Order: sequence, then structure tokens, then C-alpha cells
Amino acid sequence: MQLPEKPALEGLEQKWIARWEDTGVYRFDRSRSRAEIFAIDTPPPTVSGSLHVGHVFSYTHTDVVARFHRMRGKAVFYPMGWDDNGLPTERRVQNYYGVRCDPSLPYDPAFTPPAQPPKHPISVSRPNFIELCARLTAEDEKAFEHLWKYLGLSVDWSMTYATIGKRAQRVSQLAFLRMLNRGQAYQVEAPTLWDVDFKTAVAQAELEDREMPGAYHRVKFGDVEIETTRPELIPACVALVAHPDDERYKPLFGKDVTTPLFGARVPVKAHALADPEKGSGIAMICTFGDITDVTWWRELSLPVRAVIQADGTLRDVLWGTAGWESIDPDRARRHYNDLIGLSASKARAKIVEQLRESGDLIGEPRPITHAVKFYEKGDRPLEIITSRQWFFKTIEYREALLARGRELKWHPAYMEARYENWVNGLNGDWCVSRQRFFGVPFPVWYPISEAGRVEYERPIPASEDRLPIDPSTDVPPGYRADQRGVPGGFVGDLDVMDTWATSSLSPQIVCGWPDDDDLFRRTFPMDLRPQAHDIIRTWLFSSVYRAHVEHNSLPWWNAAISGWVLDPDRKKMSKSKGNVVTPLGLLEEHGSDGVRYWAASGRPGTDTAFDAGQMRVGRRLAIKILNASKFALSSSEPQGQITAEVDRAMIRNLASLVSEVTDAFEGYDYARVLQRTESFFWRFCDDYLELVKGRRYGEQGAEGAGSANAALTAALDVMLRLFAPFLPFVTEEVWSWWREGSIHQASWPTPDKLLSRLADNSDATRQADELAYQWATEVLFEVRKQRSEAKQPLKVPITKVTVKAPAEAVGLMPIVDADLRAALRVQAFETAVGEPREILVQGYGN
RNA sequence: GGGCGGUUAGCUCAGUGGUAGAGCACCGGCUUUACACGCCGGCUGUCACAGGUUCGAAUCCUGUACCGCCCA
Repeated sequence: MQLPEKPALEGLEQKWIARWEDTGVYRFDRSRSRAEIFAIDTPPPTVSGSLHVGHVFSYTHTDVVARFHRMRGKAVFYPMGWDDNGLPTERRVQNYYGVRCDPSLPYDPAFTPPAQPPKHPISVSRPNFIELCARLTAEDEKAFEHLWKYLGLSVDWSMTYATIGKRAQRVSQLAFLRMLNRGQAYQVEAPTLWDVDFKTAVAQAELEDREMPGAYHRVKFGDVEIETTRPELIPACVALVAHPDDERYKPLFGKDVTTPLFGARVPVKAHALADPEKGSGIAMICTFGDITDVTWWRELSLPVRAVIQADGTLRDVLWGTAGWESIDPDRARRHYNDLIGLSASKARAKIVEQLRESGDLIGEPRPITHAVKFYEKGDRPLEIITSRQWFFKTIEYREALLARGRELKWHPAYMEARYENWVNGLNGDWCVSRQRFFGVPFPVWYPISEAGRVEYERPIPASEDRLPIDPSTDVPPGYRADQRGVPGGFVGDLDVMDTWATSSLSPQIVCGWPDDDDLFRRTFPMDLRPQAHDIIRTWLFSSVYRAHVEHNSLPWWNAAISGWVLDPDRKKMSKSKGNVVTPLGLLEEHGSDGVRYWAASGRPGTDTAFDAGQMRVGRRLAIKILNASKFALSSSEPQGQITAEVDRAMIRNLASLVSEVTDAFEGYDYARVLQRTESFFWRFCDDYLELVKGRRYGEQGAEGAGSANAALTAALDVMLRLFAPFLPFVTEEVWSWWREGSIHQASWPTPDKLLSRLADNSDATRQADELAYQWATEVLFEVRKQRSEAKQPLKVPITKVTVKAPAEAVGLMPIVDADLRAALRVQAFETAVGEPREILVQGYGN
């Protein structure tokens, strides 16, 4: 055995990353049966963003669990994905290359982007655009992979995927077609949440409420007064509504009133959703101001009178024509013409002016603050625009999805409430089409009739074996390319899917569905989905949904929910807040093991403060492991039977630690495993090692030395393995000094194996040994304390220590006398039976 | 407005019915041949607040306050 003179952490990452790669330590063995496999559905990080310390935090949690199960003998299926599908990449590529995607253009195989992005963006086809995305994200992915390896993730790097990659597109399109076949996907022209800047539909899951200033405007509709925050929608008003029991308005139900400025006759309706406490108790229904308007419009069978168009401005409307009847069309046109082309907020200012002039505004607008719905990535409030969109049926599966949520094991358990909340709050089917470019296209075309009408009601699906396809360049079965866009020909669906419509299939993507049935049967449903709590409503929910409709099962049995990393002000650390620390810099400064130590101290679900101090503590722990190991392994001969009482007690304590932390690990409480192991290890170093130091060198003869050395090496062997999931580099380094193979393929320790090193495990022996050990620790502490208080250096021996204690304790003294004298540099103990217990240092010197 | 979590030493956090804990920070001491990135010791608390249950509550129950998050 060759021990380093001065062991150090520097360089361990580079050394072991290379070895692990060469020897394939983390390679997945797909020959194993389902029961012997632990399959992890790792979150694919967004590659166009940058990795931050939050990623390091949560990915470490997963890796720690993966390493535990690998040591338990499982073949760990641990692929890594890259999320490059969607808006963030789209925006980055547009800026980086100076291009813009026009999905109606054909593919140009010769296209190369200019060296410098031009002033005016170049229009390129969707396949060209996707090529550029692939090119740019490939570089990002390299940087990500480097960081992950440096952090020590035990991923099988031969199994990476990208959410825009061919495989993901194939799975996504195929699952879509099967849902279409089963009637779970449908297309409809309906009012949809709409972002006016991105000009795309968005889903309920992508909304967020923001508190915004607004104002109530009290407006006269003839004799009736309503209050509204959106007076610019008065031209879109199709009815007034009050609560059915509201005595004030009962007489008006069924009658008409006239809208101000535009003179449109609208009915007064009754509906339970109208809140008598709000404003004047009667509201205007517009098409469409908010989702309540949509409900009223649908349930009261009202007509559509839409004024907001896709870019958020008011469209051109001719009052006095069909659908836009007015008692005074000229006056309506005069007012409305001033509004055409204005954004909603400008139109609001204008119309308030008009109302004031016409005398229809009562008093002044009353400022309020209210929650307004935004697309989470958007800058302006969402509108509701009627358009043709694809939907997945979710509402009818509500009960089934709630049952799936209960079937899933949540870590921590209370996170299930988030899921239940969300499922219970679903208010419509999942809108999955986006009017964007960089995403997975819908694998369908539509026939164009001889008259030139696109027949959306008769989509032509791609055949499964051709997937993935791009309908903007591929040609549907039975058509020729030159029939694109002409009467009697076809047109491709131009939309792409919501990124969650693809990400939700990550288990299917990694497990080989449906092309590699053998792999699928060995890995699905998977064991674990690790993720952060902010995407329970999106990624977790949608994954459960897809697995339910496609496989009638959960996608995985366990969900481990990570918290966030908080900065010192208790705010979430994120790029936008400008408080992010570079992860690679952290790893280099504190060592990967040090950073992992900090990360692994954050329990599942718990937000954790960014704490460089903890990383330094982790680093010190790793250094301590190096040094203690060096000590335990140096002069480790002779080896013998573990016969000394304190040695046996230490081994038993370690066995019960193993038992405790194994249970904790099985319950995903890795933070406890680390904390308990660390605390045992530190006591082991400070008390046990000191106690046996003299004996292991042979001061008490060969048997005592043999026992100490055997106990030391046995304990080190076990502690290294307990630490291995957390501190993979330092434990591997020490393991390599004296063991064969990788510690990460070694077996997880068991209490039985440790205890089998002891000849006698009867209760009586166990208790006697434990008492001896405790007594030794107590004397150790008392004498140390007195030496410290006397400010005596350790090199000065203590001449005599008198011990007064009950007979049981005094009886233990001979057992530990020699160990204690060596550890404390005490020349003699003098014992007496008596009370109270008293341990007194009598003097120092030779 | 509904839901979830939190509130314990200066800081970061353990601790689910039995005398309040750890690490960091701080103070004092120690070159001790594994480790000064170390060792030995010390200081530090109305366990947010108010009631209740109990022989006994940081822990269980009720309510309140504040912080954070999710949803409407």
C-alpha cells in the first residue's frame, strides 16, 4: 500500500473524471431485469440559459440518490437531456445569427448564416432555423456537460438526448397522433389566452398573476351604471350581467340596454358568477376581457363581437354592418375610428376621454391595484383571442389524475398538495399549439379544396413510421410537393407544440418508447422523477397526464422535489436578480466535494440559503477524510480479531449508524444520512482515534494492536462507503489507496456484515462494551477540560488523576486505563468508590 | 380569498411528549510525528406570540402575527 506523504484534494476532479470515463463506472447495464434497475427521469436543463447554483444544488440531490442505489446493487439508468426546444433558444438564435424564422419558406440546404448578424434579419425556413438552433445549442451542451462532470454527476453520458432532437420529435409527434386517434387531441376555434407580443396562444400552466395598477370606471349604459377596469372593451360588449337574486337588477333581466358611445343594444342577463358586491353589482360581458367573460359568453350563448386582434391593437370594424348594429351608426363610427390601431392601453385612455365628453363617465376613474394575468415570459397583459388551436383533453381526466397523484410517492409528502391544488383548479383543456417556430411541429397537413378553402376539419396525419416529419417541408401521403398551397393540394400545419407537450414525454423519450420495447420494459415506469417545486403544475403534471393516457400508469413511482437556493435576502437566486454565482468558479474554489456537501445538506423540498461557509465545511470534511484515512491505513499491521471493548463498541455504534442511514436514504432523506455520518466520523476522529493511538502502535501488545488495527480499517472501509454518494472524489481517492475497483461500484455497507467481525454480540457483552466506551469518553472529556482550563500543553504529562465514582464505573477503569493514559498523557489513575462522581487532575510535570 | 411550508444561539440549521442541540462565527489555550484546511475547551436561547391538552410541550390542539411559496 502506497500512502501519499501529504494527501490533498487538488486535482482529484480531473483525475477521477477521466478514470471513470475510461472504465465506464457509470455505464448503464441494460441486460439487468426491471427489479435490478433504478431509473431516473432527470430534468433536462434549458441550454440557452446558463447553469446556476440552483442547478448544482438540485442535481446533486439526484446524483446522491443515484449513487446510493448503484451501491445497493442496482443498475442505475441515469440519462441526461438538454432542453433546447422553445422560446428561449428561439430568441437566442435570432439575436446570435440575425435571422428570423418564416415557416412558410422551403428549406435551403446551402444556407449559411453571415459571420456578423445583419441589421435586418434574414428570413429562413423552419428546418434552416432548427439547424442553427442545433448548432448553437451543441456548444452550450458541451459547457453543460463539462460542468456536470466536474460536479461529479454519475450520469451515463452515452445516453443524452435533446428535446428538439430527432428522437424527442419522433416520440412527441407519435404520442400526438395516438392521442388524435383516440380522440384525446382535438382542434377547435375558440377563445384562447393570447400573448400579443409573442403572438401566440399560451396555456393555463404558463400564466402568472401580477399585481398591476388599474382603475374602476363607472359608466352609464342608459339608466344602468356598470363598473369596469377595461372601458376600451365597451365596443366589444355583448351583454350586461347581474346575479339572479339581485333585487336591484331583477326587473331588467331580459330587457335590452344601449352601450354608450356605440349605441349597440345588448341584453341584460342573469348569472350566478356575477358578484353583487363588486362595483355596482352589474357587469358588462365583452368578447373577451377575461376568462369569466368566456364562461358567460359560452353559458349564455352570446354572440362574438371581437375588437382586439392578434397584435393587441383594436381592429378595423365598420359600425352599422351585420354584427355591429347600432342605433346611431354614424356616431358609433366617429367614436370607433379614433380607436382603430391603438393598443388596448392607448385605446383605454382615448375612450375615457370620449366617455367624459359624452357625459357617460360618472365621476373620475377610481385607482385600484389588481391581479392581472400575464404569460410568464410576457411583458403585456394577456388578451383572449379567438383562434384555431390544438387541445389535449385534460378536464375529463381530473379524477383519474388526482388518483395518480395519490399513487405517487412524494418526497416530501406535503408537496402533493401543490399538485392537487393545480389539478382541482384546471379550468379548461390544455392548449398545446403555439404560433412559434422552434418547437416540434404538429405532424399533420390539411387538404385545400378546389375552391381554395383549407379543410381544417380533415387533417391528414403523417404515418408513424416516417416520424419525425416537418409538415412545412415534407409532403403528405398521396400528394406531390408542387401541390403545396394550391387549390386541390395541401398545406402543412404551421404551429408547433407547447414545449411541455414534448418535455412531458421525457420518460418515454429516454426509455425507448415505442421503438425499443426491450429497454422500455426494463425501465418504465421509472423509479424517480427529481425536480423543483415550481414546475409541479407544468412538468410533473403534464408527465403524469401523458403516462396516464398513453400507458394507463404513472410515469415513475417517486417524485423528489427540490427546494430553491435562496440568496442572503431570502430571495430565490436567479439570473434576473443578478445575484448568481458562477457554478464552475464555486467548484474550483471549494472543490466539487465541498459544494456537494453544501447541496446535500439541503433536505428535499426545503429552500436552502446559499452558504459558502457550508462549502468550506464540506471541503474541510473531505480533507479530514484524507488525513484520517492516511492515519488509519498507516502501520495498520498487525491485523487481528476485534477483541478490545472500545473497539467492539465503536464497531457496534457504526453498525447502528449504517442501519439508521440506510433507512433514511431509502426515504430520500439524504441530508440526514450526511449529517449523521459526518457527526459519527468527527467523533470517531476526535475520540476513538485518540483513544487507540497508543495501542495500535503496540504499546499494549500484539493482540491489542491487532484489535485496534482491524477495527480501524473495518470502520474506515464502511465510513468511506457511507460518504461515497456525497463526496465521490475524495472517497474514490482513498479507496484507490488500498482497495480494488471503484468505490462507486462497491456494495453499500450492512450492519450484519460489520457485526459479523465481532465474536460475541450477546446483549450482555454489547452493554458492557458500550458502558466501557462511554466511561472512557467521559474521562477523556473531563481530563481534557481540566487540562485546557489549566492551560497546560499536552506534552506535559499529568502525574495523577483521581477518580471517585460508583462501583460499576470504577470497575470499568482497568479496561480503559491504558488507552486513557496514552491518549491523555496521564501517568496514573487512582480510583475510589464513592459519590458524587469526581474526576480530578492532581498535577502536571514529570 | 383558499392552500402549503416556515418562525429554535449573532448566522445556517437539526431536533414530533421526558433536563434545549450541531456547525459556523466569537473568546481562551495547544507546533499533539494523520490533519493548524488541525486539536482541546468556553460563551451564546422567554424554542414568534396567546390560549388549551398533559404529571410533563420546541414537539400535540386552537387562534394570532410575520416570512416565503402555490393557487384563485
